[in-house]
Amino acid sequence: MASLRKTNIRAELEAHVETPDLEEFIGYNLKRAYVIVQSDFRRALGEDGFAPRVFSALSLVVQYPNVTQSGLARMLGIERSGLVAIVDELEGRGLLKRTDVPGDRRVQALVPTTKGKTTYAEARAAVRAHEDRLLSNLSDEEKATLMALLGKIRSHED
Amino acid sequence: MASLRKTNIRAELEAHVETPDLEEFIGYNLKRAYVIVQSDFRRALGEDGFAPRVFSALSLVVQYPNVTQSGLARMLGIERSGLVAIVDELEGRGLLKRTDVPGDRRVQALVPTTKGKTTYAEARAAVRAHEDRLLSNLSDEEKATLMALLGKIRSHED
DNA sequence: CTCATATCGTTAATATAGTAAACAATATCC
DNA sequence: GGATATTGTTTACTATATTAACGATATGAG
Repeated sequence: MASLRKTNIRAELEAHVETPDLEEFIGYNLKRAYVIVQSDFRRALGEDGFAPRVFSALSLVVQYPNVTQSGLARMLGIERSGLVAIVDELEGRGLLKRTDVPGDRRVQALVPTTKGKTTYAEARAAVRAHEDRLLSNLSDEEKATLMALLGKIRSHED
Repeated sequence: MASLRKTNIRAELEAHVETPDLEEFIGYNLKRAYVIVQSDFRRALGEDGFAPRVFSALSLVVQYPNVTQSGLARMLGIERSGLVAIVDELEGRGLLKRTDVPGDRRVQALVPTTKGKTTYAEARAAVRAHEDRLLSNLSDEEKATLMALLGKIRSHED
């Protein structure tokens, strides 16, 4: 049994619980796993890379050109007020532009620039590489199973 | 195919991507699933209930009485500076006390009070009920599989 | 024994992620 | 035409976390 800390005899003596309750909660395991994947994502994409949520937004804009901010917020499951800063960043980096939509002057459609599309393709490759490396101890079948089970949880969305 | 919004013909016309890239990333699915479980946890435990991290800390203090704050932070995978507020809250609610440890005057061991132990038992039951209800569309076997797969990701901890 | 080094709990400063509420402009419904 | 709803935005706030520093204390090397 590994010690928590080499010199801490007191803690050592108390550490007699077979399996802590915490480890049996899905929520706790989900969070711990998420923290690992998220921090590896950031490490892999580097200083001037994308934060996960910015990458996600860019991904959807590239795949759904002319999506509106409200629509994008809905897809991402966040408030539209929270999306403003994300779109600001992407527009500031020249990866998309806000464009007027004829027929509804409240709306501004989000359109990826050429640079946005190529940058996204590169970032996507980097994210795939990060996941392939980090999750190399899972087989393809295990990954598929994990996705399916997470999908069952996600069925509660909306 | 469900529409994103009943009147948004423009978005409708563009929404032709079979499977968005995002949905194929484990990290994204992990995050979306985590958000659902977390927010249901909070809803289930109510206004004056515990935040997930406070519940986790209490759980470990009850199961590892006399754990130190540094030790607890290590178990939770957070900085010890971040643990201070959590322990303050639990102590303020009378669920644990900081106690001097003879032999090392730097350390204060965390000991659950009687109220802390009973409150934890109730909270644990509430959390189990929340997970049972939220995850009722997963079989026991599926839950076990999910735990095992999350455990493989968690093997990268430390 | 003493001195360098490490650890403990804590505070303060900062960063990030997210919500809620309000707003003006515009669109839709009856 | 007038009530109602939606869009993008700003502002204020909350929660969660990290880093760096601190004084107090403990440990290890010589």
